[in-house]
Amino acid sequence: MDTLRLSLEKSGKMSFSCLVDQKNQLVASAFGSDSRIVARHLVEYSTNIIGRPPTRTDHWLTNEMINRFEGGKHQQSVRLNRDFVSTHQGKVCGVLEKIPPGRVTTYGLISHHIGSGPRAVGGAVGSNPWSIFVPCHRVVPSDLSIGNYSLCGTLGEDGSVTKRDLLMREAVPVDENRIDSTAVWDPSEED
DNA sequence: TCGAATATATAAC
DNA sequence: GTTATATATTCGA
Repeated sequence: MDTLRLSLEKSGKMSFSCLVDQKNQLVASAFGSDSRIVARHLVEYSTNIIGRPPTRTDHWLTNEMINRFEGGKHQQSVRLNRDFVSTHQGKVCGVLEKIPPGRVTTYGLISHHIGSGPRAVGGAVGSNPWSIFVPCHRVVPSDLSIGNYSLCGTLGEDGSVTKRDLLMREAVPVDENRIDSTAVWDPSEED
């Protein structure tokens, strides 16, 4: 595996970063309020999977990431490098990619669909490498509260706020931190 | 509200 | 290699 490339860019209060391979496939992405933490997170990820840190460049994927974060229309199609996720993680992410914008599903519904358990699904969703591009913010607990969202591997209140913002921005009906049940999408009832 | 049950992943022997 | 521990959970009592 060749050395990976890291692109880092700031937009508003957030910093966004993409880890890209030689074929312009997205290996991982991350974002957060502290650009230093964002970059370090992906440098460590690169070191973990291929044994060395990435080189710094600019890349259009980061602009696409910012565009999607802000709720814009998808401008470019993005190819993912799935070589570094487990089969379980791959299955879960495959479901996440099918959740329509403006809808949500739950850890339990996904687990039922793929024959797993809700807790295992939570683990897979939480370690989704492709932040923003694979919409893991559309997965919520079965009580339809907002639930958790990890920013660069750490959970917290700001993560949940970010998750709620992302959902509201794509017109998910949410009222007092509770999602309307009309927005729930069941992967097992997909056409 | 609380505790057991559940499927993976990772750390610890 | 095998066993313990930790999870972005869920459901029933």
